[in-house]
Amino acid sequence: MASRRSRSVQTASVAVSTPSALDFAGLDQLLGYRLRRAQGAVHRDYLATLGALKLTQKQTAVMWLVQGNPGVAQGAVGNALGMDRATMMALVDRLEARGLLRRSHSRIDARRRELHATPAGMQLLQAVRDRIDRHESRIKREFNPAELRTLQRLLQRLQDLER
Amino acid sequence: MASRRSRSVQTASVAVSTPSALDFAGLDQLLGYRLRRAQGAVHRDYLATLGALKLTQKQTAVMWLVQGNPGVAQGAVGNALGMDRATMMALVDRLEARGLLRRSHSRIDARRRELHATPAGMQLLQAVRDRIDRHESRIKREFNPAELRTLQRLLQRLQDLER
DNA sequence: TATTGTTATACTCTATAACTATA
DNA sequence: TATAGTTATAGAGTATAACAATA
Repeated sequence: MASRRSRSVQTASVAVSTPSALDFAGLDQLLGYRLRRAQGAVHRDYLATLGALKLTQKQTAVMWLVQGNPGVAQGAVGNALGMDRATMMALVDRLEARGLLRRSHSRIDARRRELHATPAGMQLLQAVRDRIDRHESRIKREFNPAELRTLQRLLQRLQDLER
Repeated sequence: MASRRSRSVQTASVAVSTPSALDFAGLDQLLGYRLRRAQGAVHRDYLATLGALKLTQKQTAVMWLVQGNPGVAQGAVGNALGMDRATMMALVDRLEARGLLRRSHSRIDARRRELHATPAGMQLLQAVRDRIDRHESRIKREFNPAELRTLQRLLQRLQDLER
């Protein structure tokens, strides 16, 4: 069952003196684990780089698409970003409350809400983009061009798992 | 600045009839974005595979390490998994409330809390491991052995960004 | 009937700050 | 002084279920 069991509590003095030497017992072989850890590290670097601008990765993605597609339907953005409708609602509510975007009624389909970035939203997004340039440069610096292309391609394949 | 701008609202009829053709405007070139989307897709497959077992990725990682290192200090686990002490507290509180692990006082260092998996915790973890085997097989199936090694290595490099 | 948005609700992760006790 | 754990608090993402308006 347990394939390995190197140090245990039996050799207490050793275990205590080297608390960092932890047995991962295969956990670090799980792709899901590695992916989560990598995402966590990148996310923390993102937050540190953004600093006081206070726009999360998700919020940035929404603002980015809204600015690139003025009047896009709320559901279309959520769909493009793989987000639930309810999740999208909460997110857009926050952005709207901060005055970064506004909802308007579609004249083509009365069910739809069209999203537009406000001037304040565009201005913030530009500042965010500048910070993200630095953040992306820093993390991409870890790879050569071929490695970067490979990584992007393999990540895309994981994303395509859910159609 | 904006390197692309393929379809816009100018060709309104086209934009409306093809709401799925959304201009990502370079968003999908961000490594942080791709990483988050890949993680989201894998996470949803994880949740679907785990079903009623109700153990999150983080909780699984903690149980995994606790079972592999009986009596390990709470802080050591959080440290190994890149988690804040307060975050770790909340997580262990939930696992303890469900009877999956227990805290005990360390006799070596009275500040420490040693973590042990309960029989119920071990039993649940085993069931979770079986599901994860299927989950991991499904996502790893997307890659050949060389690609998988490459992906793991590149993800590890991102994780190492924060020392 | 299906789609779009909405509200209510709940859970988890994450982090900051301040506190206790121990080293 | 520094460390380990704790508590309080807050924000954000995620999801389910039920509902209204519209297609």
